[in-house]
Amino acid sequence: MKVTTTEVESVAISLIEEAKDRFKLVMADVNMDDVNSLSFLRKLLKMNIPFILMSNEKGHKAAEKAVAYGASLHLEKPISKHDLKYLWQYAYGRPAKRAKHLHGNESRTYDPNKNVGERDEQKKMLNIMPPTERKPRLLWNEELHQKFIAAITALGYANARPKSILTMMDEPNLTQRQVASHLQKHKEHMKRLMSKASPSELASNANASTSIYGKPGFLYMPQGYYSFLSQLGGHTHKYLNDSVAGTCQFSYLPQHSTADHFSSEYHNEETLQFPNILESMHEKQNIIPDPSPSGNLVYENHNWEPWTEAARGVAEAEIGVGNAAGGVTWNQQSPDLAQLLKHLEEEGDDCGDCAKQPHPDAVDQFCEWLKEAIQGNDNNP
DNA sequence: AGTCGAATAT
DNA sequence: TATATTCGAC
Repeated sequence: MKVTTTEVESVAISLIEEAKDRFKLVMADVNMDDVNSLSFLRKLLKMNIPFILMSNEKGHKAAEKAVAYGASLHLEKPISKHDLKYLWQYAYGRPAKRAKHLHGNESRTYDPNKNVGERDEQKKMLNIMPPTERKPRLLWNEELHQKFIAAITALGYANARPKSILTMMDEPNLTQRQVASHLQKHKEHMKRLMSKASPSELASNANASTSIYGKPGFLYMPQGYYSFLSQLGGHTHKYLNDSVAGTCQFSYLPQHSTADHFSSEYHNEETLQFPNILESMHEKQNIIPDPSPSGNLVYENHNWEPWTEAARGVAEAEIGVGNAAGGVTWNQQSPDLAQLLKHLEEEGDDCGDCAKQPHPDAVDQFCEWLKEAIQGNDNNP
């Protein structure tokens, strides 16, 4: 079957007029409200060429409109391969009036999987609408995305590949292609995020953000890095926490990098001893200021990112204490933490706008508690 | 298998 | 308009 295409309706008409036998069927993507299109359709009718209309309009109303104009069939865009599979049938005298749109409740049934061997058999089916449930495009909802993030986090950004990601995600309905696409977009997204944050923002760092990452305490980092890590969502801590007690797998980026954060060039992973991570980070990348003189792991002063539900979740669930065996026991909440969280609950709730901050005392208190927790940790045989 | 970018969809 | 997903092509 040969296909001829043209963008221009008048060209289509003259092509058909030139060689009438050549064309069995016209497929037209037209605006059904367009007067010019209508005259085009009328000409097709006059020439007795069956035509199929394609449009963005959805539902039976569009289909009925198309049929009213004499179309054999109305296809809603996007048009799937499946839609096209049986379209040839319309090139053979299918009664135009019977057409309905593909999503309609056609009473007749048709099994596209059945092997319709004979041409005759097929011709009998000319009146039958192939059911065309087009797969809805994949929606990367939060859950799915988190799974994706979890996978690439576990694999390591630099060497996360679609195939392994897919395997790790264990989502039978996902295709490798979709994962690949998502990975690509995610990289681009990261790039966007970071180029927004740096270099000036990171350098001046007028609004330092904070977040809770690492194990078993807090990491404070400038805004751009927070943006980056926040992409990891609630799962960051999970994977960070998977490391051995007393160490922390941490990925960091050069200060002014606007490069692809997934490239190995910019992605460095190190296992750092806690609680020296701040120091190490400071030495290596100068992205984190000195710990405050008090020794608290506080990024002094500055505007605080609201304490989000996620951050609170981390604090509540994931602060842990290493044990002697090198394992980690989590979910050991101290009363102080509970108290602090309560405080935060009251003070920092409803952070709809970013102006809200946790009470400085609360932060200090929390850090104090953390310090104790860490030291206790170290002393624990 | 991965990646890119155009086309398409939201 | 901007971003997201799909898809053909390399």
